[in-house]
Amino acid sequence: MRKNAFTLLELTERLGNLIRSEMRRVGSTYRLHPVHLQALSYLKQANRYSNTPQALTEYLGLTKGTVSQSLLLLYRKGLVARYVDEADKRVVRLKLSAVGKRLVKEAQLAPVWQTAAANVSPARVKTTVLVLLETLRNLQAMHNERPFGVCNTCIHLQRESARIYNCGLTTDRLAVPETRQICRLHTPQ
Amino acid sequence: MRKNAFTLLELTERLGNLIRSEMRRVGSTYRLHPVHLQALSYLKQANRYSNTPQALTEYLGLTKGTVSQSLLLLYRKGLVARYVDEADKRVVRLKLSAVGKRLVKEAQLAPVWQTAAANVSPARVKTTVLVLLETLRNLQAMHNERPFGVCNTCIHLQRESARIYNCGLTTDRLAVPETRQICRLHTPQ
DNA sequence: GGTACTGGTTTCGACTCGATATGGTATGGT
DNA sequence: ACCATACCATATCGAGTCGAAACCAGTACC
Repeated sequence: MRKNAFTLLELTERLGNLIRSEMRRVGSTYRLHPVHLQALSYLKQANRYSNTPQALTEYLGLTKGTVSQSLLLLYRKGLVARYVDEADKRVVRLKLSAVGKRLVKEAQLAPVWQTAAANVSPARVKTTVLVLLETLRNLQAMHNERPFGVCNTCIHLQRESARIYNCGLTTDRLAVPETRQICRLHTPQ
Repeated sequence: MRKNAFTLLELTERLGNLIRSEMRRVGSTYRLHPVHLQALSYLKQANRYSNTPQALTEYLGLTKGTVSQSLLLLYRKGLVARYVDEADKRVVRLKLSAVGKRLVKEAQLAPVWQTAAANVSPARVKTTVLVLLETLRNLQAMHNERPFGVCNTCIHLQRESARIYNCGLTTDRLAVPETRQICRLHTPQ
């Protein structure tokens, strides 16, 4: 099935371009580029270990200099707040401002996709999700990249009690909402 | 299944970014950006109705000015040839040079994907391809974009005899290899 | 207390990208 | 034949991406 793997690549590339175009269209309203929307959307989901320029850089697959530039722009537009970490004064913590949060909500592409995939059976969508996920994980592993998943599906998450979770890696206590956020230390089960 | 449609979007976006990073990496050897590689790869597959700046513009979802710039760069690097159409002197025909063809072959990402998707069963890959294709077609239809498929799967293709095909839209005769190329006039069956 | 390391920023040059303007080239109507 | 209109492509401009490399804190190790 060499052929189909190739088709898969082409399709994903094509869909990726389409998403990009769409982002460009949506973002132009706010004078933002695709990468800015992606950064905002990431920051909305990032947990406390992952809300730094460094993590964002890894997530986007760009260089830190580039990301620093984009963050500066977002900061100047008042979409993100930045403050230095108390424990380690080298690291910068990023946080969406109220305006930033609102923008992320407004600029969502999801609705378009829902109608586009509306006529596909749930089972087939699920298969697709699983196949893409596996491919993604393999590709990331091949490049020594971090998987960037939610704590929910992480090997390090330990359930203390009904509403209390621990991260086995950092030994920090996690609140329930935090277990649904994206972590750069994520290790799939 | 609202949730899964959203996951599908996220995954595709993520894979798209990865492809982009990979293209950037591969392209940096030749001092080319992702968009250049995409243009070259498109031109390699484009049929006689689709080898123009206009068609490439639609394919990439950018503006004609932008594409004109990129084409200029590719021309200066000797990767594509350009000549005015005889019939309509407004249109420019594009063609990969020998160097361009070689570069496209060298700069392929396909091998990486084949290994990444190697452990997925063919049936599941096929389902994935079909689901993504349907989603892509829907999205394109929603934006009034052209589907850009190969003649093989086009409603206008007519089989004259064993080795002779016709395009019902342009009434041109098509050679067999041409029926495997990408056409901007493509209409899915 | 030096030395290596690390997270971020700055600077530079090449390039993307959209917006706008411009110049040829068809086409359709009168 | 002529003109208006539409169309294909290019040129120019400004904001911004992007990687590379230099740079600057703060931290860690010995």
